[in-house]
Amino acid sequence: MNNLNQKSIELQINNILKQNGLPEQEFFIWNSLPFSGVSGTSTSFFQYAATIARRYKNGEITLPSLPLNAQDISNLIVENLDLPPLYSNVEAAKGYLNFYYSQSQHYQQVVDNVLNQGEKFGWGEAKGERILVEFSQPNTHKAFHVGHLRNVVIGDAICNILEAAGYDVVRANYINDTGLHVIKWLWNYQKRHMGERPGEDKTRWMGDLYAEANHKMEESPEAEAEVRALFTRWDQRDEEVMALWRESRQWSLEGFDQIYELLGVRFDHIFYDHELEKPGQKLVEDLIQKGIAIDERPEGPVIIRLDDLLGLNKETYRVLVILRSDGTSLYATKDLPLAISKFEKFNPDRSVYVIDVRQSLYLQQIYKTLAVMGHSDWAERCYHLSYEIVNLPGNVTIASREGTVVLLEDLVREAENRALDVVKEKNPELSAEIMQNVAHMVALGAIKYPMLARDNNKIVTFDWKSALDFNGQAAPYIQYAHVRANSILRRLEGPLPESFAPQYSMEPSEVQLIDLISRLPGEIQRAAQEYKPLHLTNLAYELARAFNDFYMQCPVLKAEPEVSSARLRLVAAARQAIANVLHILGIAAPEVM
RNA sequence: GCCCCCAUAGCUCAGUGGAUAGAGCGUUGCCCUCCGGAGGCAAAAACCCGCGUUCGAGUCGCGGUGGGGGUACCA
Repeated sequence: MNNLNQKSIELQINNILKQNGLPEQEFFIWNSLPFSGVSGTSTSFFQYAATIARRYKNGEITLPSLPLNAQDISNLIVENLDLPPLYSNVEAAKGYLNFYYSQSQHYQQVVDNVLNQGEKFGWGEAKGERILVEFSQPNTHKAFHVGHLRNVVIGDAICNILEAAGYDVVRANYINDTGLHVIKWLWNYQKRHMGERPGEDKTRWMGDLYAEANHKMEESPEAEAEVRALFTRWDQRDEEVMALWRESRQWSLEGFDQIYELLGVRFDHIFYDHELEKPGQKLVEDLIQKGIAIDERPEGPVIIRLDDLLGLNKETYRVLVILRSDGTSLYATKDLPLAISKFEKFNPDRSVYVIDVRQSLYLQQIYKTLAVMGHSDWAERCYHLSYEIVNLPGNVTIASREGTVVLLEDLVREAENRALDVVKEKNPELSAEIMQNVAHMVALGAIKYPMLARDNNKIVTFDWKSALDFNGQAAPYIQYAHVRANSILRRLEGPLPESFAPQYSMEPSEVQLIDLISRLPGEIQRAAQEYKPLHLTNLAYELARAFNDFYMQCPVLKAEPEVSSARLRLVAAARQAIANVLHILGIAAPEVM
C-alpha cells in the first residue's frame, strides 16, 4: 500500500532530477521517520549527493549550476514535488527528504486494513515455497529441562513466523529413542528398578533414572562392560531387551506429549531414531563401497575424511565418524538417512535444523557429506538455525547427566503459582476456573518470552528470580495491554463505528500507535528472512508500550463522539495487532487477567 | 594449533551504514474524584582497545584484549 505511494514519489523525484539535468537515482531506501509523535517515511540524500559529487569530480557529469549540495538538491525536490494525498507535508532536513503522512488518511488506511484482515493482519502472500523445520529433537529416557525449552520455543515461533510470512511449513520432530543414553537407562532399570512404573510426571522419573545410571556407572568399574554388552544385545534385537525398550520408550513419548500439549506446540511429522538405524548402517556400507568412507574396523571406526575428499589443505570439515568400531550406530549414522528422507518425503525448498551452536561443525559435516554423496542440490538447501544454549547463573551448563537441571515441569508449576497469586490479588472476582486459565497463559508467556527476546546467538542465563518476575519488559506486560484494549471494547454497546477519516488533530501517542501497528507485516517478513523471532518480540513490546501510553493520555469512551469513534477503531486495531503478534510468538493473549 | 560466537548504563538486553544510541531491572522523586495501577511521568547512568573502509561506523574490514564454545568412535 505504502509502496505504491513511495514508487510514485520516486518517479516524481527522478523526473525533477532529469528536468534539471541531474542523473537519476537508481534506488531509494525508505525508512520510518525516527521522530516520535509523528509518522511518515523518509529517504536519505547523502548517498545520492555523494555519488553526484564523485562523478562530478571524475568529470563524468557536468553540473548545471554550482555549488550544488545535498540540501540544494533536496530543496529542489521539495519545491517541485506534487504530494500524493496520503501525505500532508514534505521537508528537506539534514540531507533527508522527510514525508509526513496526513494523519487522517494514514489512520484510515492502517486501521481499516487491520480490521478488514483480522487474524490475518500481518500475513504475507503465499510464496509457493516449502520449508521443513526440524526442532525439539528430544532424547527419550532423559529429562526435559529449560535448555530444551529454548529449542522448542524458537522452533515453534520460527514455524509460525515462516507460515505468516507466506511459506508452506512442515513442522518436524526427530525423537532420539535409541543410542547409548537409552542403553544406560535400560541397564540401570534392569539392575535397580525392575517392575517399577512412572508416576504422573513421566519425564521427571525417566530423567531421574538416567541421572542415577550415570552416577552408578562412575561408581562401579564393571558397569561399562555391562552397558556395552547390553548395547550389543540391543543391536542384535534381543527380544527381552527390545520389549523393555518398547515399554520404557513409550513412557518417555507419553511424557513428551504432555510437555508439547502444555507448551501448545504441534508437529506435522515425527521421525524416530530407531527407524533410521538400520538404513543408516546400510548407507555406511554403501559409502565404504563407493570409496567415500574409510573402514578402519576392527581397530578403528568408519570415517569420512572430508577435507581430503574436498581437496582442502587447511583443516575445515575435518573427519566425520559415521559408525563405531563395534558396528553400533552414532548420530551421524542416522542423520544422513534422515536428511535424505526429508527430501524424499517432503521435497522442501529449504530444510532447516534448529539445533544449538555446539553442533555447528557437525552439521556442516553432514551437509558436506550429502554433497560428496552426489546430493549437492539437497546440501545447498540445508540450513542450520543455530542458537546459543541456556546456562545457569555463573555460566554453569545445564547437564542432564549431572542433574544440574531446572525441569520444565517445575518451572511451569512455580510460574503458575506465582501468576495465580497475582491474579487473585488483581482480579478477585474472576471464577476459579478463569483464574487458573489466566495463570497458565501468563506463566507460559513469561517463560517463553525471554527465550525469544534475545538474539539467537546470545546465551540465555536462567535464574528463578527473573523467570518469575512478571514486571517490565516481559510477556505479561504485553498481555496486559491486550487486556486493557479488550476491556474498553467490552464496554462498547453495539457494533464498532464504521470506517471514516477523522478530522480532529491527533495526539502524538495516537500517531505513534498507528505507526507501530503498520509495521507488523514488514517485521514478519524480516523475522522470517533472518530467522529471528527477536524482531517480533521487540515489536510486540513496543506496541504494548505505545498502547499503554495512548491509554493513559487519550480517553476513548468519554471523548467527543468523532474522537471516540476514531479511538474505538484504533483500540480494536491495536488489540488485533497485539493478539496477532503474540499468537505468532506462541504466546496466548488473554481477555482478562 | 585451527575454527566459531560474545563484549553497549551498576545488572539483563535492544539498536535496517544515517538524524539527539533506546528499554527493562535496580536506585531516587512523583501520579489513582479518570475506560483496570500487572500501569504512567521524571532523574542519574553506556558503545572493550587500536588501525582502516566510508560523505557518515555501536553497526563493515583487519589486528589486539577479555570471556564462552567446537575440534575422530558423546549428543
